[in-house]
Amino acid sequence: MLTLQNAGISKTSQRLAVLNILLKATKPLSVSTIRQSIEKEADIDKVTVYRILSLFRKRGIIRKIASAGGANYFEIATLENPLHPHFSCRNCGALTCLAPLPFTKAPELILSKDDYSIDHIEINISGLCACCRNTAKTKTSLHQREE
Amino acid sequence: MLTLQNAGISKTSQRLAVLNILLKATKPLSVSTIRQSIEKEADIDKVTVYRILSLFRKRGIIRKIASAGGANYFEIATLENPLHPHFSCRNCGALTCLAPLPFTKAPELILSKDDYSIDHIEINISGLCACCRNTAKTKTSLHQREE
DNA sequence: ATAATTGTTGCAACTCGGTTGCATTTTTGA
DNA sequence: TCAAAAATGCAACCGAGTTGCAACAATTAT
Ligand SMILES: [Mn+2]
Ligand SMILES: [Mn+2]
Ligand SMILES: [Zn+2]
Ligand SMILES: [Zn+2]
Repeated sequence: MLTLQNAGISKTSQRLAVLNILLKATKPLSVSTIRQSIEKEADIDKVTVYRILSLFRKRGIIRKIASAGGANYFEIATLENPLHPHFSCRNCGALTCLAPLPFTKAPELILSKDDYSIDHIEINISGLCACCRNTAKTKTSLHQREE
Repeated sequence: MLTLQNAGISKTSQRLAVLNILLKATKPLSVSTIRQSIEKEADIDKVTVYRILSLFRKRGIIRKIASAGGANYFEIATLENPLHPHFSCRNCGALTCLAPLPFTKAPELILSKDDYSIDHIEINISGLCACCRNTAKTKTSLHQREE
């Protein structure tokens, strides 16, 4: 089970709050989303959130997902939640998790020589989520996205 | 051959400059890099560069590559330069192109049902480039990167 | 040729994600 | 209990990217 303790991170209320939000999430979260899902009275400064996420990443308990739209997203990284591709909807911007693929084969596929040492592979897919595709068929979609 | 003309884009000195820079490049370029590789006297406003890149993308002659470090990168998208993974060095931040993979198989692999319609697949790999790995062995590397 | 229209650029101001420095608070531990 | 170390918050800042508008250039119509 993933706790601050067995990740070797000293326990503070802010770190606990951020960890619990990430544990509950079913998709990667941005910093602003993380902060919004914290009670008003327990508000955490954005700098603190960045520092906590940076620490979590150093300890290997979360990973960062890059997105074309500026912000980065974060999700729990455990054995039960291995690295996997993500789907980014062109219309509403929603970022969802896809089923894990055998990334373990990717290094051999990609590395012909000794040119790179790989420590992270990220696959991001974009298009239309089912929801947006359906609404697009009927009306012109509710929530647009540029990109 | 890729020109503004046969891409259906009216010719201006600014668009020509940006296109030529992208055509010469051997790796994806950021907006700031593009602007820096323009002669001082022919300087192009950053807004104009963004508008040009957006237009090029709409015409399908360039593609955008997301990176974890904030900025987006751009490269020519032609039949001779099909979609491919990129390598991002954890140490120096260099972004290089890797050999194309059979992405065409990916949609079937990823989409079990009818949940998404895919129009772009991006694979980003990060680690250490050969250069940085070697220098890291001897000295502590010259140019560091956080991330 | 001239005027009206349209397309393109540049400037200023702004938003947003993320970082840095420093003072203040909290925790640790001798 | 008291000092050192760690963690938080605040303010100020930076860089990427966007928006509105005025100036300018290229077309098109009169
Ligand atoms: Mn995920
Ligand atoms: Mn490339
Ligand atoms: Zn959607
Ligand atoms: Zn490197």
